Amino acid sequence: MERRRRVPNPLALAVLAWLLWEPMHPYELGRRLKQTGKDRHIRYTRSSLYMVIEQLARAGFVTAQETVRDSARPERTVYAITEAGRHEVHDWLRSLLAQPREEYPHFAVALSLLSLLPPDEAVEVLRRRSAALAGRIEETRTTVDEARADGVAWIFLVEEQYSLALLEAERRFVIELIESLKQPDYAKSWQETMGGRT
Amino acid sequence: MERRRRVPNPLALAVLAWLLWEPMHPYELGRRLKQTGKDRHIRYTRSSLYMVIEQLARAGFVTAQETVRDSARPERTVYAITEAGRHEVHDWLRSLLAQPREEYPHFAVALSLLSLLPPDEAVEVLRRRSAALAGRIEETRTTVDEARADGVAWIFLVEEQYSLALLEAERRFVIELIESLKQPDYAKSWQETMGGRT
DNA sequence: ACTCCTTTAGTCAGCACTGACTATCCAGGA
DNA sequence: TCCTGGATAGTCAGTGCTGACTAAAGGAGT
Repeated sequence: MERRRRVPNPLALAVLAWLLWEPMHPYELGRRLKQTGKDRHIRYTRSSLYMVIEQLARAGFVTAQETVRDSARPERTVYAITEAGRHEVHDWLRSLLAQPREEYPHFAVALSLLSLLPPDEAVEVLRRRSAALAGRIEETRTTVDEARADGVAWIFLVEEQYSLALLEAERRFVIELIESLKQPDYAKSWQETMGGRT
Repeated sequence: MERRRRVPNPLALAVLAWLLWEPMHPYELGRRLKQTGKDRHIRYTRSSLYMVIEQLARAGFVTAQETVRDSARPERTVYAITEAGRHEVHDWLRSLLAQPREEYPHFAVALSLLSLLPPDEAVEVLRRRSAALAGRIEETRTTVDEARADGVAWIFLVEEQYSLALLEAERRFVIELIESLKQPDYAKSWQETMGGRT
């Protein structure tokens, strides 16, 4: 049904989207990703950027346009999106939006092993998480507010709003979980089953 | 602060946790991961399992105990956790629980490019997502209910409860987003800014 | 004129990960 | 007795990704 992407790295999607706008050289692409803060939702390093662009070129989604050597500096190759690339952006975007992909958050793995920790230790670390989450929520909220104050339209902040929603849901979950762990029956049953371990 | 893990793959944590219980050979580990359904929150394939165990051995977190050739069958190497491995499980688990790690959900990337799609198309694909999310929520809920009915304690279902919380939060977000996209002013401003594209 | 730091720009070796493949045993049907 | 399919168990080539490195230019301070 969903055929594999030739270049599955999400960074590739961002690159293609920028090239939709105008041809650019890799470094410029990286700069824009950073400047617009879109790199917060993508695993981005300069080396993977170059790798991904190479893969996109191999797949025929972009083509090297010209190699400029503008007054010294290492030569920079300008890339342009192709027709196939345009199609790929739209198709990929639609499919990403329509179908929830299996995600593997680190926290879920940790939760599945929560029973290894003594109840009071579990409560302690989860309290720290809750505080950290509060910090992130605060942070995200202020970046959104500042952008809005600068006149940025809501549609360009929708991904921040999304992570905000997730962070808040997680925080509620953690707080509830802490309460459950504090119940004396949990401590008792943990003693009984895990009492003699390591 | 947080030093890099020698074997950062979360699958390694699950492996170590099972070996905490008793020594095992790789295939057995895989079987248990599948049987207990813990593989739903970890990217698991048999080949990566073998790779990860090799890495764990190199890092000194597990040791090959014996190579059994139990009446034919390819020989199976039984691995046991070491003292360093025990320490690693606890340390890693605590840090995963206490500090929210930067996650990069695919959906966030897609959302950051939502403005590329015409409003009605965006609404259409998001409706499909919402339906798919409802399906997943239903699914997760029934697996939890069935497990509870089988007498599984809540602490062993906490990770399912977590993904449930996230799925529900995402669903609420998507429904709200659809409403925003349906506002006529959005369609109008989209026309103005993106009218003449591709 | 010299040194030092930052920015710009890109490369690369080494390891991690995955899909595809190999090979054996056993149960059951024809 | 032979054949087939599924379960068991593991290997490997090819590609992807990351951290660490290179290198030149520009500017600031002395």
